[in-house]
Amino acid sequence: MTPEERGRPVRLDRERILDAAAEIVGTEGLPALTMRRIGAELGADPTAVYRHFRNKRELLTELADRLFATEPELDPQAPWAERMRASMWHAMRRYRSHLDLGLLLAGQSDELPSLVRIREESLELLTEVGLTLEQAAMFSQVIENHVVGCGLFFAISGWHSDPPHETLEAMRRFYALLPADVAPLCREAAPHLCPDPDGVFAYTTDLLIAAIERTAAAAGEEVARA
Amino acid sequence: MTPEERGRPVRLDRERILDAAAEIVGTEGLPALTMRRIGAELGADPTAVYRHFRNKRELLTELADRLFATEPELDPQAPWAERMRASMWHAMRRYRSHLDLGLLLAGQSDELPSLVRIREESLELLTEVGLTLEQAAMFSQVIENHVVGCGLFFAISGWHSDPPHETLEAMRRFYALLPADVAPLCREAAPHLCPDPDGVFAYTTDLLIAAIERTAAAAGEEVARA
DNA sequence: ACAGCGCTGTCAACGCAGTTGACAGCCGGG
DNA sequence: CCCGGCTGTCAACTGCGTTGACAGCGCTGT
Repeated sequence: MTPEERGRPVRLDRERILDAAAEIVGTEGLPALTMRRIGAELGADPTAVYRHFRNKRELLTELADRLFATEPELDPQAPWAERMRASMWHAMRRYRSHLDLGLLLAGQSDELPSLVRIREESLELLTEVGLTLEQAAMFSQVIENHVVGCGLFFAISGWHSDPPHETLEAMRRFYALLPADVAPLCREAAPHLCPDPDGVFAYTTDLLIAAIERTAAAAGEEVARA
Repeated sequence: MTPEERGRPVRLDRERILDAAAEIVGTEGLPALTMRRIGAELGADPTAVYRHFRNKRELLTELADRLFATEPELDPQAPWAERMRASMWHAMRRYRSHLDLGLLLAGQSDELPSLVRIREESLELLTEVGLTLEQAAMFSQVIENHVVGCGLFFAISGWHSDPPHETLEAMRRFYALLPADVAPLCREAAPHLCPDPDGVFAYTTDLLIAAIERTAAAAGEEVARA
């Protein structure tokens, strides 16, 4: 209602705007993030934002970069597989929280600093275990697909929070009620369908880690033989 | 310009509307699919659509169901691994073409007939090779995550068509130009980064198939021992 | 110290989106 | 034959991103 706090027009900068945007996305989700809503959050005119960002896309890009810039804490003492696993889990959780944002920005494929940082760390881990740069680049992509695919399942359904046990249960009930002549296996397997997403992620993650270690060992043997 | 073809107001039904919508999405992409655009395509008033669909979401849901309802042709003579591979490739291509749609609708998690059909076929293949229903349910999810994750990489960038060789090359050039003190590995591995998406998919696909066969064999041994 | 200019917030408005309610014409059933 | 409902049309509402004109604050150069 009041465009000013204490008789003075509000003073904005990119930082304050991004703070407000992050607050809105965090509490109300991405669809609620409109220019007008940001203006309201700041107690300023919506169009004031355009003095600091060219357009909404630029704002979203910068916001995404900020939200993706969290680093996993890896214990450098831990064995390699442990660190790899922790890194992948961290990446998955990051996507899980903000995949809608990630999708929007990746859509225009701006190369964000935070994404570069993620790729760099991925390559560090993969080369450390003995992969060539070419192999590391390949597995880095395999991992990213894996992480995105799993993170998607959360973001897709709007579950920003952790385990939507009730939703999964509702889906299982749906499968259980399918007519037997249409989807007999779905009906029969209903109690096991929509398995715990974390469990699925854990399984595939370990599968990939094992494949990486196997590849690294094979490369190592070749080197030793020569 | 003329709302009628031969002096008569146009006559619509769900089928004709969905045809028009599919045509628009196919040629101009999902963002171009507006109610007004559909009306124009049909030579009718945009609001006429609301006589046949409650709102745009209902239309999108039905459209997605139609676009996802393509079946892979599997040679029943072929060995199991071959059929599994073909099925996964088909699924990936399906997502690749229409992932934007898939995301939008899965967002509201309507259970579409075509998605049920896909799950049913997945379970058929997985139980055929010897998995229990529980294992099959689990791997079915693993496969879906894998397929979505890879399909995403295409849809994300708006490449509905096949191989965006030039785009990948541009990204590699970007990585090559990074300052060495920020991302030395990205810089060094640049020529190998952004590997061919089909190659990445093929690798992970074979990895999963091998894991499934191993699991099935282990289960078979247990049965044989008992 | 003061004139001037640019940065930045405000206001009104545009175009386009989805959607609604009132109206009108066509159709089929009693 | 008439009436009621289905369905296309029209005008309009709300909300979105965005633009251009305007106004005030504050910094700079002389």
